[in-house]
Amino acid sequence: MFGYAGKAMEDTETAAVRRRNARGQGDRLRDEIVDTAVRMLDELADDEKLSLRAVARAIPIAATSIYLHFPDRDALVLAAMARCHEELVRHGDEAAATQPDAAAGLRARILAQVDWAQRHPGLYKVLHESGVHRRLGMPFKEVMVARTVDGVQACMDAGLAPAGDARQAAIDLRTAVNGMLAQRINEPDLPWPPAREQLDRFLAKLVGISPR
Amino acid sequence: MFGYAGKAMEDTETAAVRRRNARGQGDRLRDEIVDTAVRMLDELADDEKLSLRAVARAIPIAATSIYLHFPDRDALVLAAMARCHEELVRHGDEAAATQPDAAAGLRARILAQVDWAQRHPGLYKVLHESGVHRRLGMPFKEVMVARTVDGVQACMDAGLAPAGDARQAAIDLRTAVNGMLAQRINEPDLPWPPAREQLDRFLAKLVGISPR
DNA sequence: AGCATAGCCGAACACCCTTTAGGCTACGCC
DNA sequence: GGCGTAGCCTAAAGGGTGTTCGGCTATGCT
Repeated sequence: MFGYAGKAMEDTETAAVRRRNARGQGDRLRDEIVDTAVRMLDELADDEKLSLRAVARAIPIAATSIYLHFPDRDALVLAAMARCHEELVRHGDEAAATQPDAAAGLRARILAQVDWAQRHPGLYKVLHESGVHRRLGMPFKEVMVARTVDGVQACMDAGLAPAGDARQAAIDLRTAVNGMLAQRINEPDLPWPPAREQLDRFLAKLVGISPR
Repeated sequence: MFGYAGKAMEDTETAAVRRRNARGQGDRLRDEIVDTAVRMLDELADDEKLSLRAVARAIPIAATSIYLHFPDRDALVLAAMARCHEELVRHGDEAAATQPDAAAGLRARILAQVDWAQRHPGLYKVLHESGVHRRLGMPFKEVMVARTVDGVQACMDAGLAPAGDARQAAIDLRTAVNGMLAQRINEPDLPWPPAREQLDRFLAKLVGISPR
């Protein structure tokens, strides 16, 4: 009756006026949906709390329009997490690339990850602790492990860490780092030691890399 | 109309016939509610998924009867977690008490915790990662930290670990152990190293306790 | 036997959600 | 200018939930 772009505007969310995308540009809405889902998941810190209606309200579109791009809610969450993880890995790669040697590179990569997690605690939780994670798995996460193993191996090859089982050392390191992040995110009010110092202890004691 | 203990029996849950508790025994229902909540939380692995109606169905009682003992849902979840934590600490104390020295005691305490967590992954998640945890906090959890610090300090005092900052070593250890448990629980299908061996590495490298 | 009261219940209010089915509209090629 | 179809919508089915309110019933003291 009233055309198209009038819509609701009865939201607390920042809701720009929406116009239908041009022909052939239908996938732009898909991106917008994923973007919004990522933002909301970071705030909600729980995939089960993300409702399609809320995502739709924030854009704003009709909730059912999401089904034009995703078969169900889980698929949207998974797409959002894939995008996040991609960004997370990229950040790590960039940080590692600027460093002079393998040890500094490994440290920088992990610091980048720590930094990202502390700036996006909600996304970190969804990425590691969510129900979707348990139900469907997130295969794309293996990349992160591989990068760490490679980093540790490179340190050993360069004589910056004592030779040994690189995979085991890498997993122990990741375990400790994950614990570190999880604790800080889940119990933010407790007096945790400075992140950098704790990380350096882990690098030194678990992998054998001396600081500096 | 039909008296009292007839009720539903239309549940999949094991639902014994319920009789109203005698006068003065009204608190027995409270225990039963907490018990049921604990069981369900272990399966659900998420406090937000615990519904009062579901708890009530499983007992079975009317959902509203829960409000006779708890002001709201959060209070029930918190009571359930307090009970769990108490049991967890007690297990650790018992395990530690049977050991000959401080180092074996510390190891046994943590192993008991690891064991409990692996047998009750859902409860572990609620205890460490839940929304209630973030909203209300769980002050009773400090006991666990104190026990670990004491254990590490005892090792140092007995010359079983190199003297140093016991609190820092204890926190690093707990961080790594938490990471260990979280990873195994959240990604059970990945090929994690044997728990005991990984724990012994953490004890050796982070605290300085040599195995055996 | 009477009856106050501890112990519990049913219905209802006011929300929230996912997903299905079918339909309108404006874009852009012809 | 016409019109097929991409792009998005409304309506509704069918389910959840926490919490409040008023009320029933068996108990056990008197």
